[in-house]
Amino acid sequence: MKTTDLRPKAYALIRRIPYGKVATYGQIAYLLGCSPRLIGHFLATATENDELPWQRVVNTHGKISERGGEGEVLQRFLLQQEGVIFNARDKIDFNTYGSEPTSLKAG
DNA sequence: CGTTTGACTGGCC
DNA sequence: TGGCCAGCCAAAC
Repeated sequence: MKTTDLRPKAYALIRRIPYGKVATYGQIAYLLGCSPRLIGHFLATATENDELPWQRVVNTHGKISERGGEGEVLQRFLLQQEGVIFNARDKIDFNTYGSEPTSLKAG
């Protein structure tokens, strides 16, 4: 198993995130058995051609990670379009929108 | 080829 | 409750 093979695997898991739900970098990283930094890196190197729902990937704080761009606002906007509600602290309730790891592993 | 840098996370104070 | 440190691994320089 080459670590570089994790990228397509990470993409597959991210695409398994249900509509209107979100997952954390740590969850995907755990399912792949790698570091969460990789997940963020895979998304950072991802392109629109990958058709990745990167908007459904947030950090363990239930918030959107900063990337030094408008993407932060865009991600929040897209999530709201899917029905995801943000708390007063700009955080997402995983109890309501959190995707179960089993749901990602299952085809 | 070695150093630095991230779309991260958990633990500590 | 919020800021800081170390571990993680691939990409950039």
